[in-house]
Amino acid sequence: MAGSTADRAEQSVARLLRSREVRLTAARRLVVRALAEADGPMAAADLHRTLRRQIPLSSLYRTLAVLEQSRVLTKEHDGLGVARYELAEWLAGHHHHLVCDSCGEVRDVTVPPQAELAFTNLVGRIAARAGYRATGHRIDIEGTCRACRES
Amino acid sequence: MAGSTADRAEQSVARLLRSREVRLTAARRLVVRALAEADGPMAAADLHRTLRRQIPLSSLYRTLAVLEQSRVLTKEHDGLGVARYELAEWLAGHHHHLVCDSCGEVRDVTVPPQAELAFTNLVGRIAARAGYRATGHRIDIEGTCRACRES
DNA sequence: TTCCTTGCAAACGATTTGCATTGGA
DNA sequence: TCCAATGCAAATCGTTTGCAAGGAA
Repeated sequence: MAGSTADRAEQSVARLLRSREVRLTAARRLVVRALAEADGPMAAADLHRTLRRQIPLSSLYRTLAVLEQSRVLTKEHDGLGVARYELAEWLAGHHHHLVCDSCGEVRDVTVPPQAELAFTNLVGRIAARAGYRATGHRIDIEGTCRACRES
Repeated sequence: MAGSTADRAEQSVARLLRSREVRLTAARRLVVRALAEADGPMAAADLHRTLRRQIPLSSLYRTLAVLEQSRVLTKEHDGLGVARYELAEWLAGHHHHLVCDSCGEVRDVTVPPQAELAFTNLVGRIAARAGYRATGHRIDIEGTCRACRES
């Protein structure tokens, strides 16, 4: 049973980093595993807490920067402008985000291939009309999560 | 000829603020007009420059906060985490963003009603599957703008 | 040795806030 | 008059960086 999500992500990352001659240090491994187990993007502070302060914040930021440059993860910003990190698409799969407009929680959501195809087509056409060539898209679905609706 | 985009936005905002008993000061008017004439969201620093430093940054931020709370404008964050402001949907119309992955420029794009409807339906269905009730969506189209493609 | 990585503390930059002053209804 | 709005300077906070120490190849 060496097949957890985190294990698989770690192995893929190990291969990539080796090919790029970037070391897979303990801190980098921990971050990759934590993100692989998360169900949405995490802020540096979240990771710091999750990893029980083993890694000082400054080192954590450097770790995140290295992993981002190595295309292991991507960075975005939440509603308050705080950076959040998640595994890159090639590791986590293409997905979008559900953002609760009450509590701000961000959760990953995978879209059925058929719907994804529809999105891609629409987006490509809209970009073309504006003189762009679309290379990707990001969709945030704003709504109220069940927990907030019930409270 | 009292019908420029900025004029119309200013009048709508004037009405809203009056009804909320929020004053439409000179600074607030200038910010609304500048955003009405922009073709994408602007950072505080952009506005500061555009308005020729008439408004000190701290006052500008306070102005932006008031206008945001009054639902005149909305705030988001660019790729570097810097806040950018734009007129709220009820003023600017529902639209999405083209983000140039080379120069980072953000441009508004309006989507034909038929495509917008398709988006809304897809998004609603995806949210429902995840136990959310969708109240809106935000779509960023990543691509390369013509200028960057030609250089 | 020779790089790369680490940890601490200090620096940074965008944004916010305290406070005294100004200005509009 | 009186409260909201302003401007300046100082504070905040997430994030980055300089530098000296530690580690792996």
